Amino acid sequence: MSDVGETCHFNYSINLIILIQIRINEHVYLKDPESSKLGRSIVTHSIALIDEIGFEQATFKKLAEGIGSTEASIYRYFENKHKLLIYLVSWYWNWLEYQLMFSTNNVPSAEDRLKIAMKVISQPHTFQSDLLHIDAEALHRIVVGESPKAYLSKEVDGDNKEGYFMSYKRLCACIADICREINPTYAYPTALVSTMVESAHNQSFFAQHLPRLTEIKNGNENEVTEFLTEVVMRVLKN
Amino acid sequence: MSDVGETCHFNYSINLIILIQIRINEHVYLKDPESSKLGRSIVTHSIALIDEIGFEQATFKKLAEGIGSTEASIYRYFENKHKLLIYLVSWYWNWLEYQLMFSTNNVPSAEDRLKIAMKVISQPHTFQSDLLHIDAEALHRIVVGESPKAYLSKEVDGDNKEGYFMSYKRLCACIADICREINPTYAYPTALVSTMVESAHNQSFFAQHLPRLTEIKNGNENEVTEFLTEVVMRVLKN
DNA sequence: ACCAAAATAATAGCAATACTACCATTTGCA
DNA sequence: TGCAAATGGTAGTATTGCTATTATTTTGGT
Repeated sequence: MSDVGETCHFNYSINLIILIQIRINEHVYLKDPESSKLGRSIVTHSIALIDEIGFEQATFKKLAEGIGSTEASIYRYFENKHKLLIYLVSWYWNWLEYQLMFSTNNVPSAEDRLKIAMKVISQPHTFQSDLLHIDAEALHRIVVGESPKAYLSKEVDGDNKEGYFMSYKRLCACIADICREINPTYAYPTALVSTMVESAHNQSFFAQHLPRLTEIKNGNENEVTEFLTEVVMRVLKN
Repeated sequence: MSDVGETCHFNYSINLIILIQIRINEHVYLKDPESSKLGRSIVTHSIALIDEIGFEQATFKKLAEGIGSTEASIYRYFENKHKLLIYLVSWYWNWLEYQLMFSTNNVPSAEDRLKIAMKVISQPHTFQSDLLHIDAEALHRIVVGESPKAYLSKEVDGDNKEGYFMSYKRLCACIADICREINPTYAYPTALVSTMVESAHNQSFFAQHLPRLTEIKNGNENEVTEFLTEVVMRVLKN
């Protein structure tokens, strides 16, 4: 099998392969992990490792052992663990943005598009997601449990200047635009969307670990979607 | 000045001192920090330290240096840094609950009480807050920037079994009760409240560090309150 | 005021983490 | 074939997170 380089694959039952580039801000990595086998292996295995033992417990040493490589080699791709997390989370946001574009395409009603958006942010894996070397469900779990750590740090302003949170901002901006279509007079569309995106993760996490903080039942992601959709619709309705 | 022991003080202009106990689940600490001078010093200085350099950069060693004590002494009060964070955050939730009780007392309208609750969660320092050794504003900043780290860990289930998140749950339950009074048929009052509480922090953080994720302007906490109040009212209105 | 018990300080040490540096080997490709 | 880039292997350092031991101070009770 040849090396396809900087690509991600979506397979369809018909004989067609669509190649999608999921581009990450190049300052996040020292060397593009999509450009080599080791790089892709780092991404694949880091998702499995963080999903399994959590971000704080994960180290480049353990990751290197899992891959059969060395700490020093991983440091050639990512400056540190924090940058790796930012990379993974950015990848996730870009993937969601693609899913949103794809699944709202040719949907004329803004309300319908907003409903799709709420589903995309709360249960992305129900859309197409059989990617080559990225375990999308594990990545989703990581985002639910670890993504706030990407921006909740003292380096947030520097990281932001480097553009590390562009992917997140773009996704929120897309959905906020739909909100504006529905109600152009509402004053806080972006705040509403970022609240909904964070809530999608929180509610899913609470349902699993702190069930007294939500009525939503563990694993019932339809309920999360329903909750978010209802909130956003009521807020935007006049 | 005599040692007042396990107490917190609210001072009023009239000649009256009200003593309030802010009780934290006793498993969070090894030895009650309110029971000694050193303990209180640990709490006071840890708030200043975390506020200044952030939770990840803070260490017991740096804290000990700041106090003029030693790592080993701090370890007699808190098993580790994570437990200290849980202690501080729990203290904050208890304090908010007290503020909520106090400021909604004798307010007959549930809508009015909910509005007060939204203000309490988004700008707690506008209520009385001149405490003895706790810098409430710094603690609020810590909660905004670090509190999700208290539960976003692999130990969350164990910590929850120990009851470390009771304070948070109690506060949310109180506010959810007000929501049920306003609209007894709404299916997700607790989910709505936990979403609002987290959003209060997120929107404040975004306004300061990632302004493209919100319309709210940095420092304008009235806007956060307004945003939350509007959301919660529209969601609960029939 | 004095003694015993408790609390704290001082020091040391250890294993793990988060890197960095250096050099040897392999691989890709011109 | 040969050169450069990528990777592997090894080592080493500073810091972190924590424990243990002992010395000193503080305290509360008689």
